[in-house]
Amino acid sequence: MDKFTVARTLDEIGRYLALTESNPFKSRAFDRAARAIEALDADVAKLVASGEIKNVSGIGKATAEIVAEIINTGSSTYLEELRAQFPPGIFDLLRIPKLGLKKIGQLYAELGIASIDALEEAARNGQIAKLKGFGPKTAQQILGGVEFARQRQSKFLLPRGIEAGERIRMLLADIAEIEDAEVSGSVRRRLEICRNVNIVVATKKLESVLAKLPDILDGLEMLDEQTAKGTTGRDIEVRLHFTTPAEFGAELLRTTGSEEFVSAFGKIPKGRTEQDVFEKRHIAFVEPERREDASELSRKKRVRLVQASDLRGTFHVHTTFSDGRNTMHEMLSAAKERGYEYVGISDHSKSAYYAGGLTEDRLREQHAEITAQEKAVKPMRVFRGTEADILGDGSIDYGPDTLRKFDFVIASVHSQFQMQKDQMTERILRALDDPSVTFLGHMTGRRLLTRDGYTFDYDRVFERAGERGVMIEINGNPQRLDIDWRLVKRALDRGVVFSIHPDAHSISEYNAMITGTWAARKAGLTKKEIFNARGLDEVAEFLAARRKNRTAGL
DNA sequence: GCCGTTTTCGGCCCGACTGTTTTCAGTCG
Repeated sequence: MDKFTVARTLDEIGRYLALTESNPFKSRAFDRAARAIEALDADVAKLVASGEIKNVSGIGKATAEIVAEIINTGSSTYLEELRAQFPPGIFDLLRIPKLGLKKIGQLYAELGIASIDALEEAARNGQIAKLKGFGPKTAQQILGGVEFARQRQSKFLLPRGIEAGERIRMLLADIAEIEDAEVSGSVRRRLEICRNVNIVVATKKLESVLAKLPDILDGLEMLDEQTAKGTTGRDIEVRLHFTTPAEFGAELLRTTGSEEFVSAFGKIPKGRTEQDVFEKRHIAFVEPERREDASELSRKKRVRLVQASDLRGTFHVHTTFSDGRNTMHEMLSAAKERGYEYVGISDHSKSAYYAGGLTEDRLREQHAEITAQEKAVKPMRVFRGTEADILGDGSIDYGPDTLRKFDFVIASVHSQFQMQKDQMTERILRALDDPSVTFLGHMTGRRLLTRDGYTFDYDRVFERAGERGVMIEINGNPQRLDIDWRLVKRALDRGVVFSIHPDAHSISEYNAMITGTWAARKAGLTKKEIFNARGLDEVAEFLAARRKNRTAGL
């Protein structure tokens, strides 16, 4: 039983209490207890056994008993009781924007609504507009939200596509009559949002393969003689393209797309591998990520795009000092295990109250903790940083004296997203003028399938970032993948350097370095344009020089 | 529900925004 299982149970209790309880602090107490459990460096079961669990701040009498029960039995009777009061799936309603737990609780209590379909019905027939605290505008908003959630349902983020594609491919590979199978389509192109998973299947015995497919995909149907469609997991559409081994490469190229690329490629000759097909046409191989349009087809030589293994270290890592779920010790150890030469810790700054941003006092504690831990991870170097809020007026959170203490500063917008374009542009430009700023964090602010980024003049920002030597982050969080790879060329032309960061809030989120690298490849970046593809000495020297300049007030 | 003490109740991470209100509640970050 690991601490995260315990924390998840407490979180779920907290979520149910937010539906039922009029006192919001009771629900929040469970959230806080969950965070307290996550922040433990010690083994939860041992703390329970010794009774020390009650000494953990945020864990009281009631939560200590629940934690003990989870450790001893694997579940919580309190949670089971709460679950029994509501239909399963009631939390699906959270997918509707502007619907939170309070309103969902009210909708269920007064109208028995526990599904998106029921919600839509009640919004249409006027029941919702009549509820206290709701009204015609809210009802209208909900209908828009239902539409939004449904549209989104048929799309999914890249990691789900990769996972589903690889799983199906392995199952297909177990079928004796299948000679080869490979994922193609937008997943292979590493597009951040996908609509379906395409897989090319090479076989000489289509009939017997088709007979075995119902074990692998649900709702199977043939779109034509060479194409089957079905679903997997939570309604991910999968398309299988059947071909012969002799034409496998050609079919892989054709179904990888994009349409624009394939059309510009022209006649596709037969070929067992894609490489064969490119060679027959005397075209230099174009990486799948770079096939969104025809622009790469004219190159004389294959470009070696940046790879995850080129990255020597990373920045933008959170810990339990702010809103991370793993401790400093755990995050540093995990970075070292990944073979990094350096890691830059950057918890939130003091204005980010909602994310547990660090006051100056907490910052001192954090630096002391780094000092205590960094010896253990040698020779990996630990850089002291912050993800500082760009405040509404463009100033950087923390005063100059505090900012001087950091090896690096990631400046990010976390508030007032709906600012007018001109004002937002000035805000970000002013932040770039601050000599303490090293990186511009998640530049567009987009959350894929959730919200668009904020509005500002990208080119003016690129121009200024280039002038000031501020690097732009490629945030690898699959929900962000920000800066959008489509914008990278424009920044590159103005001399901007990029850095691939995980924005990790837990050990497992270091995996965002891989998604981030895909985004960098999609943008056509090579390792010479990536800051954290440089070795420790070079990076340390760069940061030290920048720090010296800013101390001198240059 | 948890915490702290100027202990056994009153506060609980803050601010912008929106729609519902006529003074506030819920959501979002």
